[in-house]
This record gives sequence, structure tokens and C-alpha cells, in this order.
Amino acid sequence: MANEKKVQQNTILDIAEALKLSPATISRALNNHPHVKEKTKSDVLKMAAQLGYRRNNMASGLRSNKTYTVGLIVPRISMFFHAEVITTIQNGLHKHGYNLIICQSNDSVTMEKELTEILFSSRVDALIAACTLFTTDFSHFDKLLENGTPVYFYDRVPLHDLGATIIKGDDFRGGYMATSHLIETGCRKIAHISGPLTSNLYQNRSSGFIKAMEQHQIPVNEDWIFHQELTQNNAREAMRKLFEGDIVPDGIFTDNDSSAIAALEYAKEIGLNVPVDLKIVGYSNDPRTSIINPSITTVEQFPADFGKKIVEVLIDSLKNPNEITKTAPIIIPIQLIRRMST
Amino acid sequence: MANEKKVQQNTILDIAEALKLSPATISRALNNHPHVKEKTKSDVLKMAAQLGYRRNNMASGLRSNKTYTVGLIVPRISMFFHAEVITTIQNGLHKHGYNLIICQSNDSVTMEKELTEILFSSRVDALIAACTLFTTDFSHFDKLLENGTPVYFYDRVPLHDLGATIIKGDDFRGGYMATSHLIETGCRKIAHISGPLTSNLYQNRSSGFIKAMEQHQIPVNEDWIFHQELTQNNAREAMRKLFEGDIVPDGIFTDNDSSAIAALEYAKEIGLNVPVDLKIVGYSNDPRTSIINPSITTVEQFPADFGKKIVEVLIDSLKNPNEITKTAPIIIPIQLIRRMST
DNA sequence: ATTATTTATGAAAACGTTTTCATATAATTA
DNA sequence: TAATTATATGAAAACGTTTTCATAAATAAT
Repeated sequence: MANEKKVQQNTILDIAEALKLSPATISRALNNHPHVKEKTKSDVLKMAAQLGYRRNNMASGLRSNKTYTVGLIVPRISMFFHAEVITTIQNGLHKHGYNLIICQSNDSVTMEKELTEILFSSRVDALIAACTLFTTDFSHFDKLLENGTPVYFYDRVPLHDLGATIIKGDDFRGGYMATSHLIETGCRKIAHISGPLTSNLYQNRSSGFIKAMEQHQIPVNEDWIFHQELTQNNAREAMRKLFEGDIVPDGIFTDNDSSAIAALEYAKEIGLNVPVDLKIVGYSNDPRTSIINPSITTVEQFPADFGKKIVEVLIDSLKNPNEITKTAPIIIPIQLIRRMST
Repeated sequence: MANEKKVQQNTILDIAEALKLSPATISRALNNHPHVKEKTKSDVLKMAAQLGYRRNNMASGLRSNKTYTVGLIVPRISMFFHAEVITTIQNGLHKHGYNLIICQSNDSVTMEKELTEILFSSRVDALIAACTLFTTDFSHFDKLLENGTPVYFYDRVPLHDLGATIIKGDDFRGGYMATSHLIETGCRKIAHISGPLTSNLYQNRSSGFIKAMEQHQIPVNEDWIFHQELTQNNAREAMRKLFEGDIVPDGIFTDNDSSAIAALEYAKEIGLNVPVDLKIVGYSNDPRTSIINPSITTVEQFPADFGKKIVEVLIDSLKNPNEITKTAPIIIPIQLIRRMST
């Protein structure tokens, strides 16, 4: 295909010539400018269709300084939560005529920085980011903010104010409810498998855990709180440690569902009966939690609500660029989904 | 944030002025052009960093007619197979300095057409597409091809030649192996839950199914082959029909894993023992198939191999745009993963 | 020392739009 | 009818690069 003769693309000048009009009028007609005759508009549209004209976004964006493109940086699109958020955002933006460039950081800070630079180079009209679990320095976003490009952080958000809009889940409440539920179903010896404390997510879920424990006057055993990357291997390792001691837990709250699944599988392997001997609560309502046997109690985060809210505030501030849009963090409520594991 | 004073971005002219050089030299230095002195290059790079300069991709792309951007259209990023392919492609392209714009068609033909137009407007250097199950008219890709933009179809590909490169799984062999496996484990009454015949995927998997049956001289019951959208509901509906008759199947081959899961759950609900009473084979090796009890035998498609191959041929043809790159369809091998359901 | 070649730089055009400013025509008002 | 206003269009500049062409400076060849 590459060696076939390339067909010259028609530009606005070709339409202008065909209709004996100036390029300015063509541009205005195509952009539905009020000061152009209806007859002219329809003529232009007809001719554009006939010539197979398609606007060159680079030329347009260069001149008008608007790209109608939003950048998105996400750790991994294959994570169920993010896939859902992205889908909602993309469909929402599409309705408003905006496109989305989706990038994955693979949870690497270096990659996140690089992608931010690239998206700035592309002059996206706005940037949405779910940061790496290890991002503590957010200065790579400064360039965008200085430039007046709105930035939206969701899920994994900066711990201090940057002048960006923040949309996050109610992680404290999630941790609190998950733990309270374990306590209410009879657990007294509860372990917590959590993620790195560099992330707001795990800080808050852990605080919720501790709050629930204290409120029910159950002593918190520091050795039973694990802050580590939430991989299946790490979860198994934690389980091994927990169950090699004299006193073993009767309840486990994990900060994601992969860990909950790993914990459940480990428990089954060592002959425990879940939920009789051990109860487990995960986080995120990953589709796997409802399929595994026993199904796992987890915390629903409503990713579609994240997406909807992001589109709402983003479109609002793109449509009214001069308004003061500094808002307090937006919190998306969570809900405990009770299943067979508790 | 939007109302803060916008900082004027530095351009190539600012660097030129600061160094008392012409913009042409700056451009050449930044692009590592051979005809520029080493000293000048390093001066320019230093000054660019100092001024926080970042190339404007629109200006650059407009002039040079290269965007270093590849478009991707996919039915849904949340499908495990596609998520894996995308991740591999993105990481691969990134290494070569290319960016990826990921778009979802939501399996809507209209959306697919619209996205194709938009990506053309953005003048992507290449387009990768996994089409809708219902795409039979591929003329919306013509524009790109006429323009000399290479197009790559993977997984769901056109049935006739378009002048684009095709990368697909060995669906015939997948269907054949899955069915043979059922037969070899003792099944004689085998049903097939397949997708719409508008897609090459299901045509080929079905052919593989029939071939295996015929080869083992097992009569094919047309009523036991379902061609419908592969939703969980449709799968349950098919199961209901299959098990309301006098003769019921002892083996089921479904063309995706969601259907296999639905079939398994239905079987459990009506009191069947899988794999004793009924054996089930799915397709795609979705993570859920290894978690469910019993785990489901399925066909691994090696999405990462798809991604790698696509990047390979794509980069090759972008680097040598004038070579004849017309290739025969590239077939990615599959592998049967045996699990507890058979 | 002169000419030819290589190396490094600059001036200016070009990419395809949008937008400002000016102006011609049509419609309205005095 | 003349003056004013509203409507519709065009000319030309602008956006920030890259690239062609020309040329100056440095080096090599005669």
C-alpha cells in the first residue's frame, strides 16, 4: 500500500476555488459562523462532502490554539476500574466533540513524566491523570497548569494542593465500612493487607480500617498491617506470615481484589473454610470477585460515576475557560457489596 | 486555575533570540540534523532546557506532514484480549518515539466510521483497527489508504483484500483444537455457541468446529450451532434451549469465555456435574476462566504476540515508507489450555 | 595563491487553517 | 432620498515549525 501514488488531499482552498469564494468564507461556513448566508453554508457543506474534504486538525489547532483533545494518563488500562472510567470518559467527551488520547504509565514515574511532556507537546486542551502509586513529586504537571491547561486528578491524587481538580473515591469510608462489616460478622482478629503509603488510597483505607477497629475497641496489631505493592505474590507472602504464628486472624481486609483472591486461594490451600474460619473483604468489585467460589465481599467504587463527574467538570471548565473553577475535592461515594466470603 | 494568568510558552524563536541564531538552526539542532556544529547543538539543547521549551506538535506536524502518532480503534478496551494487545502496542511504539491514540467503537459501526474520520483529521501516521463484529463495509478506511496512510487490521479483519495489512489469530485451528479436545475426552454430543457470521472470527472457529466433527465422523446437528452476539444472556438462552430437549449435549464449545462462564453457571444451576456430565471449552483465556470452579479449558490467543507483531510490521513500514509492504495475512498461533472443565 | 569542496548558518516560503480588519452590498431608518 | 445599520464577504496576517535555496566560512585540493 505504501508505494501507491498518494492522493492529494483537498483543502479549504479547493472548496473556495470550486465555489468562487474566499477561504475565509469557507472556514466560517464550516464552523457555522453566524455571519454567513444559509445558502452559502449549504453550498459549502455540499461541496465539502463532494470533494471528501476533512479538516486538518493540526492546521486548525495551530491557528486557533484549541485541539479539542484531552489527554489521559492511567497506570494500566487493563485494570477493571480504570477501563470502566476510561470508557465513560471517552463516550462522554465524544458527545461534546472532544477526543481522548489514552496513555499508560505502567505505574512508572519516569513514564508518567514523559507522557505528560508529550501530551503537553500535543497541546491537549485538558489533562486527566490517575497517578502512579509512587508519584510523590507532581512538578511535571506544572507546565500544563502554568499554561492554563486544566488538570484533573482522579483515584490516585496528589496529597497537597496543586491548583488542579481532584476526583476521588471515599477511601476512608470504604476502609471503615469493610472493617466494620468484618467486625459485625464476628471477626475480632483482623489483618489488613494494604498498599504503599505513598498513595492517598492506602493512607485513607488504612485510616478507615484503624478507625473502625478503635471504635469497636479492638486492639490493632501493627504486625498485621501490611503496606506493600498489592500483587498476588505479596498477598500470599503476607498470608504465609499471618498463618505461621500461634494466633491467626479470623478476618482479612485487603485493599484490592487481586489480593483478596490470592488470600482466598491461599486460605483454601491450607484447608481453611471461608467464611467459617476466615472472612475476607476486598476492594473494587472486580468481576472476578463475583465468580470465584466463595464469592468475595468487596467495596464498589462506581467507576462510571468517576467518569461522568470528570466529564462534567471538565466540559464545564472548557466551555467557560475564564470562570474561577477552583473546587474542593469531589468525593465519589462507595458501597459495600456483601457476598459469600463474609 | 483557569483564571490564572497564562504563561506565554517559549518557541523556537525565543531560543534563537537568546542565542543570536536563526530559527532554522535551532530547528535543525533540535532535530539532530547532521549539518549543525556540535557546540551549537549543545548550546541549543541547554537553552531549550533552560527556557522549558517543548516542541509544538501541531506546528511541526503541519509543516513536516508527520505526526509520530498512530491511531487505534478497538471495540472495547475493557476486553482482556484487547487490553493486552493495546498495552503491548503502546509500549512498543513508545520505544520508537510514536504515540498512540486509543479509541473505542463500543462495537458500533457508526462510531467506528466517525472515529476513522477523526483519526484521519488528526493525520495519524498509521491506523490500527480491530473492527466491529458488524462491519461488513470497510469503505471508511479508503480515505486513509488513498492518502498513503498504512492501515493494520487485527483480530476482527475484513474478509476481502483492501490493501491493508492483516494480523489475525488462527481461529480455524482454535475451533478445530477445542472441538477435537472435547471429542478426545469422550464427548459425542457437542453444541457450539458462536458469534455473528458477519465476523471472520466466528466463521473460522465454526469451520474448525465442523472440520473436527466431520473428521471424527460425528454428525453435526445444525440446531446445536448458535450464531448470535456472545453475551452472557444469549449463552444462557442457548443453554436453556439445549437442555429442554430429550437429547442433551455432553460437550459445549463457546466462542468466547464470557459465554463459557455463563454456560458453566447455568449447568451448575440445573444440577449438572462439570466435567462429568458436561464438558465446556471457551475461547481467549480470560483471567476469569482460571479462577472459576471448575476452571475452564480455553484457547489462548497470545495477545502480546499480536501486539509485538503489529508494532514490528508497522514500524518497519513507517521507517521505509517507499518499500512494497504488501504482505499476506499474518497468523498468530493459538494454544489449547486444558483445565478442570474437560 | 587560487579554486573547489565541505560545513555551518540564515532568509524566506510553506504547511492549512482561523481571525482581524476592511469593505461591499442589502436592509432599515430618518 | 440620504444616512445609518446590519449582513455577507474578501485580503492578508498569523499560528510555530520545517525545509529549500542561497551564501558565508572553513577546509581541502590544485
